[in-house]
Amino acid sequence: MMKLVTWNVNSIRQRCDHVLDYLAREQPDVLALQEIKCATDLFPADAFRKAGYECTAVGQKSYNGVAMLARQPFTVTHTALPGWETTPPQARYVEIRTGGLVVGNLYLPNGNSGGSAGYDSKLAFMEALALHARGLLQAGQDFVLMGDYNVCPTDEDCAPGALPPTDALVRPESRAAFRRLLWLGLTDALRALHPAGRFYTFWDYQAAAWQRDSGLRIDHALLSPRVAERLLTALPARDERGKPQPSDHVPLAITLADAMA
DNA sequence: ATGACCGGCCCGGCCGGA
Repeated sequence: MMKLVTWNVNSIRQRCDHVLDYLAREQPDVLALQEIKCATDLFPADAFRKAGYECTAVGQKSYNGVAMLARQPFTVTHTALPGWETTPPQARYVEIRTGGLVVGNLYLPNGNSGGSAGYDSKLAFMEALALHARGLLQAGQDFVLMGDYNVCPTDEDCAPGALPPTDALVRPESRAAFRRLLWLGLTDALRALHPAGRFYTFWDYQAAAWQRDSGLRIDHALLSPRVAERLLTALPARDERGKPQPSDHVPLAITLADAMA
């Protein structure tokens, strides 16, 4: 069995102990982190190495930043999303190969800041991601694309009144771009196992969102066809949000059966 | 009910987040 987890930690330096606790308790094979919010050399790799994980971080001062932790050796296949460039650069993608899988870790632009250019950049990221996924499919590669997509795919993924209909997370163009990923043949792991119901991964720090369960499902794991056949479980770790000094996102964990020989 | 928070930056409020 293989366990893969995605978690937007909203600063790894603030959340290092939470992550170490999670690793000790849940023993994931791969952990994809987003919003580490530090330069690469400030990523606390030593702490994770002591816990039995090799790391690679693609950092950036103050904003964004992604990192991968894995128990087995891995190779880094990309440190940026092919076909998506900005000036200055933004650390929003890292990809590794481990355990017979390519695992892409993404932090999609929110799309609410920077006016129409900011929103266009979000759509451009999604278009580049679709092209990249298509290439992996054509190469016959088994893969998982997991991370903070900053998209609520349907109304059921958004608590009533949590966002106005004009918000970049729920706009029709954002949802259409997410559906295009599914139309390539990718499987939304959570919905494959739980077709209906509330499975939020984010609750805003503001307006008592957690206490009111005013959440969003915006963190996702998309699976290539053969990987989807191996899917056993998919669930957000809701309890993380109730802990002291939590991230506003919780981990989303999936487990896969071993591949057929 | 985005009124209500949080983190980085580097000490004073502002930017970005979703």
